[in-house]
This record gives sequence, structure tokens and C-alpha cells, in this order.
Amino acid sequence: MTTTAARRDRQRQQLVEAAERAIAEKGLAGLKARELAGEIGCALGALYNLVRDMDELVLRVGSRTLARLDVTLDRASQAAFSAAPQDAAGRLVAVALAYCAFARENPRLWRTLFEHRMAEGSEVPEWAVAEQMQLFRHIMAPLADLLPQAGDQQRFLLGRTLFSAVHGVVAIGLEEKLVAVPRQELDRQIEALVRLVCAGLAAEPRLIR
Amino acid sequence: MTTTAARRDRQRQQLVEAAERAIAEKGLAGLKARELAGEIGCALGALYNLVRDMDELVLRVGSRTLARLDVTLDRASQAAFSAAPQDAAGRLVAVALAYCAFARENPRLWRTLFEHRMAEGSEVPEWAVAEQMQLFRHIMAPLADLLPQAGDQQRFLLGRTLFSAVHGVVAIGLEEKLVAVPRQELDRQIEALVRLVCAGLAAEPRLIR
DNA sequence: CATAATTTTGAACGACGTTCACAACAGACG
DNA sequence: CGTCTGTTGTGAACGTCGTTCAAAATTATG
Repeated sequence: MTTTAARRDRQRQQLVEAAERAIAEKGLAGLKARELAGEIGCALGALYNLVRDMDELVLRVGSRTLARLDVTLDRASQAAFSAAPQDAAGRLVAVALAYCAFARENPRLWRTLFEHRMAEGSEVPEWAVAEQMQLFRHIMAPLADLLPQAGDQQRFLLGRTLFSAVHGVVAIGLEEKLVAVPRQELDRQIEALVRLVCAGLAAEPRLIR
Repeated sequence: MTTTAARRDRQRQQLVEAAERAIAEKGLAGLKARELAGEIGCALGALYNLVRDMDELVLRVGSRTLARLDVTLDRASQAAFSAAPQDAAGRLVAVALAYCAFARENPRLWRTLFEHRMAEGSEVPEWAVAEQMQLFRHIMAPLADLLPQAGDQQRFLLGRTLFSAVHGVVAIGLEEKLVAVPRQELDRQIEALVRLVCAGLAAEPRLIR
């Protein structure tokens, strides 16, 4: 019968959603096994029939976050393309700004993507890594327009650098540790960074040799 | 008598050094109160006479890390200045590469600077924030040469953006999660990023309006 | 030297993720 | 319907963590 397996799937779904809510409200450190068990109405030990351990749960939440981020970046990229099909730099800026907006609107879920560390001895499963890589296409596509004569290798390296750089600006800009940078200012920083790199590429293409 | 206060200071020093060793070897998650107490030869509870809580201990270790980083950046900046006094961009590159080298050579201590979060309800003390700000001067000085006619505000914003961008590239490049990026390649990425931004500044100064 | 103040001690506390012996249960067969 | 068997849910118990605290030990004071 489907009763057992189906209800397990349903409960697993509830569990992931409860975990997502908990992280979104209280951050990764606010995710408690006992609280989740209470919320989905099962015993503490039953969690481990739905999920190997907390790491897997966090990865599943991360998977949902990445999927939502992917949709966001897609929309931003398409909108920019519709507005100015030949402005590849503008598309890069749009993706970067969308990334920043997503991080601002989902601060704790977004942070969890980076601050979570697997328990000692465990490795990030392959599917989780693949999901992260998927997102790169939003950067690689405009870059291909911007650098038609560069090799795939060079483009990939530059794409990763660009992503890392924007990510760094967003991560430090949204850090609660220091005073929060106002939205407009952070957006300007990001746009300036991307445009400066693009202008640099145009002026001195040999820099990425 | 100095006996009490002096021995406390001595023990506190030992404690911080033991904590630094523990973090350097096993990461922030490998820092255990009981282990430290054993190492400096005191009871578990006595730690709380030397330090308010673990957060303070981590901040003290962070302070030492920042001091060593400061020395490293200073040396790199001065060496670049001696080699080419008027090459401000080269000095920026040198500082960025030194930052990357420091992170690579002190991966866990460096990571701790960013991954540590205060316990709920506590705030990062003012002296710790000031120490972080101190480091900005290594970026601000070359930037002042590079943009003599920009305002302090603009320069500061660009400096922070530049730091954040380089930090992001280093952070993601050294992530153990994915395959480690080879040293040479990471250095090239960082140099390319900084030089691209500098070239962009030269070609399109209006971008930082 | 006696007395008061301070400091060290380690058992105890509460919270955490995870495990496990056992109880409850579901389905198969007579 | 009753019994047997394998699976699933249960929550107390385990080990670990940072932190606290009453008592013991040590140090300072008159």
C-alpha cells in the first residue's frame, strides 16, 4: 500500500517546510530537532526516518532556496534582455542586482547556503554541488556575448571571479555585524563594480589574457 | 600583591594562545572549553575568571589574527611601494595578493574572523570593530593616489567595495566545499579583478560618479 | 594567628543531535 | 477472528557542549 511510503513523503515535505520557516525566522542556529518534531507532530526519533540527519535537512532547504534564487535570476536576466538585447553588461548588472535583492529579502536562508558546514566526515553530496553550478549559467550567458573571442576556460574563470566578487560585496554589505548598508548604496556599489569590470574588459582585454 | 592579578594575566595569555592553536588546527568548531582548561592546567569553571565567555575568547584570537594580517599587508604594501612608487594599482594588487596568501596560510584562523557569530543578545564590542576598520588603510592609501580628485566618501565606498570583492574571491576560492582552486590560478583571478577595476576606473571615471 | 574576602573546583544544569530498546501496529496466512 | 512476523513510532537515555554555583581552598587583612 502507499499508506506508509506516501505518508512518509508527505511528512518529509512538511518537515522541510517547517525547517525552512525556522531558518527564515531564526537563522540556521535556530533550527532545533525537538521543535521540528513538535511542529510536524511526530516523535523526536521519527525525524530520522524522514531524513538521515540535520545536515540532510539543511541541504534540502538549501535546494529550495537555490531553486527560488534561480527563478529570480532568470526573470531578471530575461527582463534585461527584453529591454536591451545587445547590452550584455546591463544583463550582468541586472543579475547581480537581483542576486543582491534576493539576499536582502531572504537573508537567513541565503546566509545558510554559505555558512552551513557538513558534520565532520561528511561531504556535500554531488547533487547539491550540481545545483550550485547550475546558477552559473546566468553569468556565463551574458559573458559569452561580452567576450565572444575568449576561450571557454577563460570565460568560466572570469565568471567565477565575477560571481565571487559580487557575492563578497553582498555578503559584507548585508552583514549585521557592522551597520547595515542602505539598499540604494549597496545597489550602487554592485552596479559600479560590475560596470567597472566590464569597462576594464573593454579597455584592456589583455588583462584576462 | 601582584600574585593574583599577574598570574591571571599570564593564564589568560596562555588561554588565548591555546585557543589560537586549537582553532588553527581544528577550526572554530574544534574549540572546546574542557580541552582548553586541561591544556592550561586549570579547572573548567576557572576559565570564566579569565574570560567572560567563549565569544570573548574567540574575539581575542581574532584580534591576534588581525594584527598578524596587518603586518603582512603592511609589508606587501611597502615592498610594492619601494619597487614602483607611482604604481598605485600595483600596490592594490600586492595588498590583495598578500591578503589571499595570508588566508591560504592561516585558513582556519582567517575563516574564524568571518564565520564567528556572537551569542544571541551580545554585540561585537567596539574595539573589535575598530580593529577591522584599521585594515582599510592599506586599501585607502593606494586609492588616494589612484583617485586624487575623488571625494573621501566616494573613495571610502570604493575601497570597501574593492575589499569585499577581493574577499569574496578569496573566500570562495579557498572553500573546501568545492575543489580547491590552485594557488597560481587564484592569484591570477585576484590580480585580474583588481587590474580590471583599475582599468575601468581609468577608462570610465564617471562610473563612480 | 584569626578572620574575612576572594578564587578555584568539579559536579550539576539545561540544551543539543542522535540512538535504541521497546511498544504499537500493519499485513499475511490459517 | 486470531496469531505470527516484520516494520514503524516512541520518548527516555546517551554523550557532548557551554555555563553556573555551592562548597572547598587559598589569599589578603586586621
